[in-house]
Amino acid sequence: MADKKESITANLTPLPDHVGVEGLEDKWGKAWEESQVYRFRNTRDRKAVYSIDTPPPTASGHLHVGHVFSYTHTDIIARYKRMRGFDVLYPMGWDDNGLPTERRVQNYYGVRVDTSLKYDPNFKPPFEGTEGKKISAKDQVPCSRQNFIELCEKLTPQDEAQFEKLWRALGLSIDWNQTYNTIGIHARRVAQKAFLRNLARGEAYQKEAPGLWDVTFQTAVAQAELESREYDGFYHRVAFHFEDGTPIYIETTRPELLPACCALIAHPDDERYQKYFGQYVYSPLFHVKVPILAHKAAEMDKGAGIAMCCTFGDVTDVQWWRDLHLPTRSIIQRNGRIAMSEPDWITDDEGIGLFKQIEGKTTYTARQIIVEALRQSGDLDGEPRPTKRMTNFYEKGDKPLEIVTSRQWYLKNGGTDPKLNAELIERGKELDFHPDFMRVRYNNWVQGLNGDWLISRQRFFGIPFPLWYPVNADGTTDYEHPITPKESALPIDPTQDVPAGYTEEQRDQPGGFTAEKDIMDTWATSSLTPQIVTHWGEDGEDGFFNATFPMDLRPQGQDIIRTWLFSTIDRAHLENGVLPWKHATLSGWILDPDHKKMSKSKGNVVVPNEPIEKYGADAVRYWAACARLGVDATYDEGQMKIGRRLAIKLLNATKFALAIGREDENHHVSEPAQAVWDPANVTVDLDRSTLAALSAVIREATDALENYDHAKALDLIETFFWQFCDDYIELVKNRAYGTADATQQVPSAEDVLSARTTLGMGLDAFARLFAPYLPYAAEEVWSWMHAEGGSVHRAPWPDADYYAACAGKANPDQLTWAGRALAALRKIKSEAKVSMKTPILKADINVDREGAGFVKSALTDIAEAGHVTGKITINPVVHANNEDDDQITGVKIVSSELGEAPAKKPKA
RNA sequence: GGGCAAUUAGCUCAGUUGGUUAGAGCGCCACCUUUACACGGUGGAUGUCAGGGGUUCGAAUCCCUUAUUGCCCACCA
Repeated sequence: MADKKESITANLTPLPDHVGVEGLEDKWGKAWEESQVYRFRNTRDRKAVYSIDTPPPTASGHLHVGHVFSYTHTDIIARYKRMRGFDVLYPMGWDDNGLPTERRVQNYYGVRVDTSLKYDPNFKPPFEGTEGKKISAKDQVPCSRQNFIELCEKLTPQDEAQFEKLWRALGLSIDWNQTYNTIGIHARRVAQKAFLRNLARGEAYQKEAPGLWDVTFQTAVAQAELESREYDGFYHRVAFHFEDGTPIYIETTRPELLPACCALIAHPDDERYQKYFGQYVYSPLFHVKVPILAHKAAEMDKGAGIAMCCTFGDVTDVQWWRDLHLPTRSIIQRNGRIAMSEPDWITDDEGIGLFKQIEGKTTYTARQIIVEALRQSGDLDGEPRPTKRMTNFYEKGDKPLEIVTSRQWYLKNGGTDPKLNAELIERGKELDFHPDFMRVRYNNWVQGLNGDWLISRQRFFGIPFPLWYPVNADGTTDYEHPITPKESALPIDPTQDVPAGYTEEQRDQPGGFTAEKDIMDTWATSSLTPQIVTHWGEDGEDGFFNATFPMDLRPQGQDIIRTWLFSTIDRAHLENGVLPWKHATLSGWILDPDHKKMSKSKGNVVVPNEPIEKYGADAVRYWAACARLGVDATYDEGQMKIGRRLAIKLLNATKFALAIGREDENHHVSEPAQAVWDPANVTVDLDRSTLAALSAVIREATDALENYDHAKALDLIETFFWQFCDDYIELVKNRAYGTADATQQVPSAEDVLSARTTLGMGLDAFARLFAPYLPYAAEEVWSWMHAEGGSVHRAPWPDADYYAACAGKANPDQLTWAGRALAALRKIKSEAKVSMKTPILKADINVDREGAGFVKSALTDIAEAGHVTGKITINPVVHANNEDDDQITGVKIVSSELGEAPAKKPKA
């Protein structure tokens, strides 16, 4: 290209005598806050915006080095996109909606929600900061939901401040003007509005049905919140009896459900039981008559092959109950205990007597009583045999889930509607997963859904359903005709607010109304984070919304693909008819040095502030940046040390490049100056070769970043940076100084300028290339070149074409070959165990044919850097290295002669 | 039971569409205070690419299989 390339002008500041990474976080953290360098400019142009759906951390959660890991990955992308000229929307949210916050606020203030209470503006909680003390449920003072939310809003900012402090120390380029809380007024409005629209379109519906229930938290839970865990149990071989007393044996792990039995079930093909289908047997102890029925869900090889169906012991029981129209015989209450009055289907005196013994007992106690009774009656065949079984738990709970019948709200998610399911699978195909194999988890989940999304929770703290129900004249509630508020009235709390056309006096009165007391699942709000951060439906904010939605990026953990990722796609599909973002990046786990996943329960969590203080934020970021997306990373302080060294190297190398030619005799650089690096001055082949190599690195690194492969880009940049420092700088050092210690050939002014220009251009480029990874060190060196101000984080990302044009036809391999030749000269001295300053009087070198020309062309620089005072003979050969050589470098010293080592300088 | 990933030097990891004798850093060994950097630098040693089989002129790479590890999903009799 013949075009004249623009010069890079640098306004140089005086340089420090010694550089270091200490203090950079404070210095630049303050500067960035003041200059608002990361502020979203609100460019009303979708093509110019890059928007990120940042994961809102659980505000009451604990800081974990895993946070540092995944948030750094996102920050690298945010910084890169900003340098590419995008207006980056990088918000931060706090998830303070849901059970973790509810529990924390309860314990901290000693309160609990009672939805029947009215808001009390003068409410004072009994405690303030009971951290560490244990407040029993009895001591908790009841308060209204609104009062509870206010306490939450008072407490969570303290937790959020901890996160914010960490994010700022880590150097996340978040726009702190773009923040939200999932319990905040804005999130409540969005969540309620979206729900009302789902309701209006028939996507939200209520249903009374048996469902999974957590007895500790006393709430229904959704499929996505289940966790299968191994649970100890016992097989009990129990005899039922035909009319004539003949026993038939079943095996059960839950004998306490014997009174809830409504049938025995075997597989229709099971020859052992076919003859009994349609016959009746009597349950032991309770003597309830139940049929023997066939159903294909019964497994012949499990237990006795014939199962006792109870309402409800597990989800198979629900299936049998529904398919075979069995009677409902529930005995488990919502608190997990046996019902308080004997059921009407038990008529036998003995059965009633036994039931009275288990009334109100826990399932564990009831089981012991029943087993002992079976043993007494002789209906227990042998002793219970221990077994391990997989049982469903609520992910936050520690007791197995029971199944109870209740009225719940559902949101369609493709679990019951094959058409919607197929549409959501299609949405998954539209999304770019990074890494791509994570897509499988999405598909597996969507295809494996067995019901719609249960979004109601019988908890107190969260976003209420914006619903009331009419109360009939007879005092019953008419759930079929919910009363909804106008969108403009949102957010509302139905336990406090009154529906249009009613008065507060009519609350819970015949002919009046009653509030829906349930709250929405926390994911029902989190699934709307794209709508929340892009100001969906906000008055006068369409410009903001249209310029930021659908978003560009959803970063998140791989563990919440089935919850957060999927539910967000579901909501955006239903509400907006689009995919909520183009890309999803999934970070891996942090493993401790023993390769165990770090988790609070294992007690192996590293608090992230410590490594940041010890090694510096850039160093910790470097460790995180080395790990690719989706790959688990080992917590490795060694890697942080390398990052720290890299940051220091960047400072020192830049200082060197900027100081050259401006030092006084004491190597101080105290005067500001202007440097104009005009590519036209880069005339020496080796220098142009270096720019060609730089161009290639920029091109590949840019490609990698475009593909969300930050680790590969860093590797490319870092590797070339070390080559630049170890080889290029060493090769041209003397030329740049304008001196010639060894060869006595004083370089021309043009050659000096060529070296200085290349050094300047190179370090300018490295400041930009490292900016997403080492924002502090990069900003520090940038500031030395930009006395006028400005941030590297708003500087343009280097353009490979520019450097390619500056390099002209230079071959990037020349730098490599010159480096190899220099290494060969160094090796002579290293093997002779002498100082690198020892002169080489002469050397005879074999070089692979392909490299010989490059070496010859750079010979002066090579000789100077290697302190070769005499002649270097270059022999082009086919293979410079023998086959038995350990190192294949294409360069081999045939012979050499070392001079006298220079006298050691006396210590200053 | 189904699926996804991983297995490369003592450690942490790269290794592009198959292509000379498999790479980096750390650690280790030896040496060097050299006017950017001792918070340095130079050089060196280190591998049956988990095992087995196959395709190919050629395999760490593609196919089959086994083993180990981690994770996800699955109806708890």
